[in-house]
Amino acid sequence: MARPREFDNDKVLDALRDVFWEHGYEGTSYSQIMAATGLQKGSLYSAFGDKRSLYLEALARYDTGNVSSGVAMLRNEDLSGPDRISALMQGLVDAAETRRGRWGCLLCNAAIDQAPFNKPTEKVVLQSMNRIKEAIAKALEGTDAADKVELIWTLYFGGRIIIKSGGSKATLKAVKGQTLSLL
Amino acid sequence: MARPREFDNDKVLDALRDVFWEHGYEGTSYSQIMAATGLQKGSLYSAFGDKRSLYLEALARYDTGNVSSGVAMLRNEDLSGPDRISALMQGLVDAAETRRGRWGCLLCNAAIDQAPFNKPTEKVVLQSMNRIKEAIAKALEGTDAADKVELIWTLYFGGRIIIKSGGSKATLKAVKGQTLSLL
DNA sequence: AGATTACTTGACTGATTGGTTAATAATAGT
DNA sequence: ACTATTATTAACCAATCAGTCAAGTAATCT
Repeated sequence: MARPREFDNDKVLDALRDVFWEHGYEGTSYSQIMAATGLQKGSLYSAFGDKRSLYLEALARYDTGNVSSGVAMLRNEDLSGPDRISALMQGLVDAAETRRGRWGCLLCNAAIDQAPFNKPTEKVVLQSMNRIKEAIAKALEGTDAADKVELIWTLYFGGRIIIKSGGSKATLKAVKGQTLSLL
Repeated sequence: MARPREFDNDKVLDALRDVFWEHGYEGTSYSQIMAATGLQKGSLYSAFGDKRSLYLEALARYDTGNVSSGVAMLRNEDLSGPDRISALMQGLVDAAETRRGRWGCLLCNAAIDQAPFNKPTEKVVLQSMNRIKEAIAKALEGTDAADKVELIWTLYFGGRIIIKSGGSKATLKAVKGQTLSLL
């Protein structure tokens, strides 16, 4: 056979996701990608393809990792519906004061800087966002707020924007509190 | 005296705002800026400064124009508070199906692609967003939803993300309907 | 009209962009 | 040990990036 890969695929994908998450598509150059992954351009090209492919790979990683764990929490029947929504909103409050939290939500970032210009990106972003919507619907099922799925869903993404713009933890706490008052 | 400016300042500022609005900071090159404004680089530099200055100029234009007219509507006492919020949300519904509406909200775009890397941008974005928040507070004053200022405010920006990600008019209508049910 | 001032233009810069490729290295099967 | 196959590396490419500048132009004031 042939020479085996030297790099750890999972670690490279995480690094790829992180670098695009922090800097966006246009804001990320190959020198940054190479530094983040520890790979040379040639390796990146032969393993994944061009920059756009790397980006879609990063979005896929975000979906199967970050989005999926959020979705799993929203679908966790060990918690009450309102508790799950509360946890979702608490995630926003916590994000307001961590470095990584300040990166916002990769889906929102992609929606704004790439979805309008690239159909595959739009498709994958919309799909991931809809997975979140369905999970919220599940959490709200049977509660008084079952007719407020799109509302909670929109609030979640709105909160991400507030964080990215530099909104304070106190502001996010207000959003959380007012959201929970709907349940 | 000296040679007068040949260009119409207002038109150039509008063009500047539009080109950054549509493509973002990193996504806009000088060749695009020159095409949009009809000015050469040298003129842009001598009149406004470097690319960052052009961007801040565009944000300022958005604030004094677009944001201000929205704020004026929200503060228009000829309309009831709920009618003003309804108009705000209807704006989102309408935006979902126009070319310009699909550009989203320049504040959100700036929050995501520039605020984290550039303090002046963060400052001006946060200020504009807070102007909107205060106007929403004014519209809600005296209504049952007077304690839901941050909620409506966050919904507005969340709606902008939904639009940018390619959300349908029907989705935005759902968001609007559920928002109005809070009033 | 002439002098002064400031605007406009387009060629130019060096750095960086995304992307390619040829040479080298490392493995597995025979 | 040899061959086939694939990974890795670094030099290389044309194109484009943001930014500069000297030369030419147009207006106002004296």
